[in-house]
Amino acid sequence: MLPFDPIDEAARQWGLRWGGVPQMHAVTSLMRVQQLVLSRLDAVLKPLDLTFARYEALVLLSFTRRGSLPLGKMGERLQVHPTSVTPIVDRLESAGLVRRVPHPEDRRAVLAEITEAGRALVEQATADLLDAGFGMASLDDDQLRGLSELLRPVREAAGDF
Amino acid sequence: MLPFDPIDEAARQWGLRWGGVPQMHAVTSLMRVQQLVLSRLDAVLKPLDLTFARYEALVLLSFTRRGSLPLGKMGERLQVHPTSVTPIVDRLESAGLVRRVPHPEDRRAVLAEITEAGRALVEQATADLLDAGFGMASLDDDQLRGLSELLRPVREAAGDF
DNA sequence: CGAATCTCAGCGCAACTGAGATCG
DNA sequence: CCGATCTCAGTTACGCTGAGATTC
Repeated sequence: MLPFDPIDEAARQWGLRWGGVPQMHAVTSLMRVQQLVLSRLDAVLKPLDLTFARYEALVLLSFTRRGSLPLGKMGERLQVHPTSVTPIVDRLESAGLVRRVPHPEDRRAVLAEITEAGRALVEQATADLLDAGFGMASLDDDQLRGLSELLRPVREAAGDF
Repeated sequence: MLPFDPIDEAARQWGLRWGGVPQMHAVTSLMRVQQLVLSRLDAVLKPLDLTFARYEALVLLSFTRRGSLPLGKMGERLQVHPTSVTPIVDRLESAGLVRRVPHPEDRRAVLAEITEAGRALVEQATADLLDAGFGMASLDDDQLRGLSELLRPVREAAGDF
């Protein structure tokens, strides 16, 4: 543990030479907190043999009416590259949490369908994540909502919606 | 581009089954924005054959009095795993941006020292990043400061300082 | 002797390109 | 024939564990 806030110290030195101190401080904080939160979430999910990425895929399937989606749609909704969906579904399938079924109308497409074991595990994982405050227990609900609202224009500017 | 905000939509469905909607929304937003900003920064730095991680290492060295640090200290300050520093310095060294020199007092340690080419490139890279608003041009300075302050307690709780 | 410092080998995970097979 | 869908092979990159060599 460092005897000072490393980002404050970096921002101080930054300001002696360059502009954009608020940008630099915010970006550095964003990177660091994402790293901290993700490693916390992965640690919570590790006993269940899940990563956060695989957990997100399970949640997505559990939210659909039929419990299934074509792999391409999963990539869109999870905002990951289409070729990255295949290994994610591979891992979930080998753990018995999803199964691949042929698309009833489009014979090119493959559906990933969540199994009963998958539904049970997503409940357990969610309970564990909520217990851990999603790694953000140091903020109250108002602060979390404020954070979401501050981040929204950045997503919007990138064309997310 | 999706016809709705995918995080708002996920949060809506989440709330029908589970609690912790502000946590879920904030964490998902955090992950997405970090991904967007990092890929934007890497795109700006790509013409200079830098990644953001290597850029950060150069900045760190340029801020020291002698322009050099032991690799272990670099890992501490950059908050990366000690074994990850070696390949970062390798890449910078092969590009002529830093050189390895023996520590004058501690023969176990190796110093990474920024070269003149490294100092010139860090100025160019910083100018390019500032031109790009550090990927956060959609927020004004007050909002950026607000973001940094909201993220600070999360870093603090993780024991960063 | 234990502890610190760096390097390396190896593993896992993730993203991407390019290609191919299948099908609408 | 074109385009969409999925899979696979190969590349690149990064982060970690574990081990070893050197030195304090």
